[in-house]
Amino acid sequence: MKKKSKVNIKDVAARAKVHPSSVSRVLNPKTRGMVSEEVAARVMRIAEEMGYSRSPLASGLRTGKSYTVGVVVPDLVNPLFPPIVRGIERVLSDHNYIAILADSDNNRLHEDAILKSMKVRAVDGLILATAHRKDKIVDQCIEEGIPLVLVNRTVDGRDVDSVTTDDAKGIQWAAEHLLELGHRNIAYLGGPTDTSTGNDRYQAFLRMMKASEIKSSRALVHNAKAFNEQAGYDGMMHLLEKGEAFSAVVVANDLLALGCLDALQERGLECPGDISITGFNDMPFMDRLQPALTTLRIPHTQIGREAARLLMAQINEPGRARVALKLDPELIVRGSTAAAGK
Amino acid sequence: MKKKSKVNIKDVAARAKVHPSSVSRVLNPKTRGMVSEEVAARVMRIAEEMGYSRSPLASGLRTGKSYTVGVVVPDLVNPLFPPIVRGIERVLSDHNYIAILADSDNNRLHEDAILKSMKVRAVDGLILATAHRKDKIVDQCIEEGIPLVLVNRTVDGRDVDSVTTDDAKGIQWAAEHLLELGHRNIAYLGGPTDTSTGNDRYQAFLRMMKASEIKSSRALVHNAKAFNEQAGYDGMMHLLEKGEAFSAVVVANDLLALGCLDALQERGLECPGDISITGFNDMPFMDRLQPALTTLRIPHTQIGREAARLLMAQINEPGRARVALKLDPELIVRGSTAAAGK
DNA sequence: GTGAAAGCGCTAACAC
DNA sequence: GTGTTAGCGCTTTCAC
Repeated sequence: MKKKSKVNIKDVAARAKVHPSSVSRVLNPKTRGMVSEEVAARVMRIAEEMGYSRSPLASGLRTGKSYTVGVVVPDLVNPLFPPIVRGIERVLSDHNYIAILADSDNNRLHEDAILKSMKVRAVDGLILATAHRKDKIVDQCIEEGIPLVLVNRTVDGRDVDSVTTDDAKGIQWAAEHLLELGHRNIAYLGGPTDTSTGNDRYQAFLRMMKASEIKSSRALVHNAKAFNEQAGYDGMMHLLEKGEAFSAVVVANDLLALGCLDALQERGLECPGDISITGFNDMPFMDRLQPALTTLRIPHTQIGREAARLLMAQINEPGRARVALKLDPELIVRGSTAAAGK
Repeated sequence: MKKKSKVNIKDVAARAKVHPSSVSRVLNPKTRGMVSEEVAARVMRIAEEMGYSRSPLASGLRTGKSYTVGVVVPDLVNPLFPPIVRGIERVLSDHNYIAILADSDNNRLHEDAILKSMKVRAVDGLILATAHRKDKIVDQCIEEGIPLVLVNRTVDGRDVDSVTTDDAKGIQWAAEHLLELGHRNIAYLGGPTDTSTGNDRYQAFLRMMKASEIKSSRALVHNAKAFNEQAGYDGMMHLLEKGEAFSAVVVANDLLALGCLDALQERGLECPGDISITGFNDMPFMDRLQPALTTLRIPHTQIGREAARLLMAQINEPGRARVALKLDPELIVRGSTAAAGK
């Protein structure tokens, strides 16, 4: 127990026989140039020797920065988010930033409270995975000039950094895969259209209906109220009750797809024998289902990494233009899709 | 855009016509008694009206507290941890604390770096899910007096707060379940014994071998090198190669169990027809496998909540005795276990 | 019970 | 290029 982290900038200054402000200048890359090479070298060596490390609290209080980034996810238990968070965290730690994590539980009130708490703690930026297409929280951050990056979902018509999967491509590839297997009567089960993921996937499917040989009618296009298993079950039941024949369903999310499988089983229908199903996300263990799920793998970790990079860039280059990054998913073909039977 | 969070303690003091220090006293529950009721009421009202909220950075700089807790997990992508983190986060936010999350990627070097970063940021306490039975990081925290709570795993012979599953009970219940199904030749596939989870489950199985009608030999007890699918596959192959007959395996972890299932399939053995399998953790979708996995459900969220509560208690009541909380798992019987056949 | 003054550790504006 | 000075927002002695 020799060197408690008690050593501060004054101690270093005293040992190096310079003023604390010189130490400060040396230790900040942006001001190091103001100081003679000789002093810089000495101070760095001594700081190292003494095991000095700057107090982010104190420096933050002075500069208004906290070297802290808020990360808000709607539901950490959804396997979609942990790898994203992990990617974010990796890149942040490379920049000596840390992530404050909050889970909004898909609840706007929680989101408000979280945002307040983040602001009070002077986070230097925010990464939100909770955005809706119209989103007050996002608007508020933009107005107040808080650096912001959206992940997974984005908002409508706002100039904001975002990193998402190319949802349209994903849906297109799923539909094309089914077409290649000979399916023509293809239904669509989507998610909430107040999220960009729900809406973009929905619009993509509608475009496919116009542009391809898909024969099914709008009656077989249905958007569920949530991205979960219950909504998937309900949605599939809804489609089955239309009475219009279909041999495949493009489903906008794996959890929805799981619900679909439950519904099929309950109705005594086989997948893929009677109906082929595609999902979206490639959650863990989807390869171990019976049948294994054909789905779109999204580059979770990369989404997180890119988001953190964009945020760092935004913080360090104030005038920087916003970018909406769309990363390609990958179609993973498994047992839940098969050639159109009859 | 009227009230940016710019309003500080001075502003409130001015409007309330008192000195900033009085405002400080009012706003801190522990010093509120020093102030007249009248002033207290007025200050609180005005602070509320002005939308004042204390800057944790500034107050932290003064008091040495940061209202921040570090949470370190070995792998956020392992479905075990997100619900724990979520439980932690919930309770912390009730106490106006926030969680700084870090993922050590099962890597000691990362852990060191993370610990350093946490200390520099003056976290008021740490919740670690990464502990090994002998753990330098844990020792270090204890020596330096950093409030600490271990989750999921604990350490050997140190007086430290911890919240774990009652691993021994879990293994006992799994074994008893198999015994009731008529199995007598029961193998055990465990995990790394340098973790308390690996060791406690292993010891529990050894006790069961002595105390029950289990007939198999020590040759059928094997500990894998890691808690993952590959290790499970290797471990099962190892057991099968012993040449000693068994009709069931108690497996110490779901991921290991998945690997076991792969090995069985490769060898043309059926589960549960030829060999019954039990897991541990009840990860998401384990009910959807073929066969669905009989396993022990862990009270993840509760583990997280209790850990956060213990940490808050430790921070607020310095002399408090340490407690090692063990929560019961729940045996979930599914298709991977069946009556002993032959 | 309340105000005054000092200072947590650091940085930025200003001198020299 | 370096030292001086002031102060970020808050809490905590210490007076009165």
